[in-house]
Amino acid sequence: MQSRTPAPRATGRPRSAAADAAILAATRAALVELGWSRLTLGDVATRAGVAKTTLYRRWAGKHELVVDAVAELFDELRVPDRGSLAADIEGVVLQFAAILARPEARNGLMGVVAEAARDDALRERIRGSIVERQKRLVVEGRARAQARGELPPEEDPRTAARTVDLIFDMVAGAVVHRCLVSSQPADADWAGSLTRVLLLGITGAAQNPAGSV
Amino acid sequence: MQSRTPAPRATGRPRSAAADAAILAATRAALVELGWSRLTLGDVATRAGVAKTTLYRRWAGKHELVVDAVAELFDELRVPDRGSLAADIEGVVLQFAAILARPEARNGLMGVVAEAARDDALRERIRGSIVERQKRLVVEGRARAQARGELPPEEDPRTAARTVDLIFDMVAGAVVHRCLVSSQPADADWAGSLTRVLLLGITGAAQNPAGSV
DNA sequence: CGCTTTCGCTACGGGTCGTAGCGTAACTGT
DNA sequence: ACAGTTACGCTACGACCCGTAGCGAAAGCG
Repeated sequence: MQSRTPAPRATGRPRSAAADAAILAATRAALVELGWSRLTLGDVATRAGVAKTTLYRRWAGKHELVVDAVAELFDELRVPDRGSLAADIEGVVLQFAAILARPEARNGLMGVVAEAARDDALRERIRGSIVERQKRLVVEGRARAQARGELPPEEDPRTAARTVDLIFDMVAGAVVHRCLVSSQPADADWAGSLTRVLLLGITGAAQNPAGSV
Repeated sequence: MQSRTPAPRATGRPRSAAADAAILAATRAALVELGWSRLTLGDVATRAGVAKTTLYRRWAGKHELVVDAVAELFDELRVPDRGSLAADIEGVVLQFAAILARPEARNGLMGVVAEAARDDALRERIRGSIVERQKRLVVEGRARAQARGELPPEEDPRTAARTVDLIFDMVAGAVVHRCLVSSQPADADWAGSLTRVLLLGITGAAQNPAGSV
């Protein structure tokens, strides 16, 4: 999750953990004020009260820094057990929407995703520190729904994995598209409508498995 | 759709239309090779065989130029009348996925969306030249389904508009998220699964309108 | 107290930005 | 044919940011 943890040796002066936190916070502040393209590492260093060289010793460049800074915003994501699959979906959607309502997330996330289209290592970093953490919510919610009997217990592991991937892309994609492209609020009404369509689609497809879903 | 069409006066030397096409094509080529952040206007001008100053006379900056260059990729989007709502949805999904499979679209689209989070004018430009054109596909497909009797004819115009917005964000969001974040192919199998869930959700919600969907 | 690593600071070459200035090219109206 | 108007190509420029190197000082450890 951190820069790269270069096998911390027992000797020598240790790296300042406070500097890491200050740099990531300064990065988010700069994202709010300047956006992605105008954000500069020299400015981040000044905001954090840190020399520019220190920043380059910990992160390879702008991309990796912003990924780590944005990833911390998703730490608060939890799966709320509200008793029903519908309530759980709606809760996750609203949590995700609340994060995307913050300007530092809006400005930073798309920027790193744009660069990840050409950078395999960056894409893997995003997957590990942001995407996989989100996908686990879908896995957990699905497991709980199966325990409640709202969904059939388990299928072929391969089709189950594809179903999780599909639901994840639908939920996360819809929220991101709503917030960042359509630029309209993902409020409770909208989350309810999304949940209704999604739930009918999932349970209906599960009850009528004429194919793989 | 063009730069800004500054009220073309009848006098003086006219702007070269060939230069516009060359610049936009060069922009797409640069997006493929360099990605979003490494793309430079000087490089685009050289590729297009055009002076850098000419480029600045037509576009205010990198953002607007890339929006216009990417927007042309969506010109080919059509609604295929395949006889059923399911087939129409699947066709649109596959068309959209085909565009997002091109590297110039992958590299450019997220970059401009990231900047649009802070730039109202840019966001409006994207909406007019890209997003609205996509949303019309949803409107058309819905109208055809209503004509076939697959969907109830018409509701309150306000809830109808919200339904269109929701479906649009779900479809476009899922395809974008699948291609650019999960970075997995949106092939026929995946499109079929997405269509199945979506269709069940839409028709089910329409038949059981306990709320607004 | 030596050893090691980090830190802050300064300085640097290289690249991009966006603009200004100038002479030339293209097209229009009389 | 000629003057008027606009677009074009080219060069040059200051400003900014990048990423790195070198230095002395600070902060840990044995």
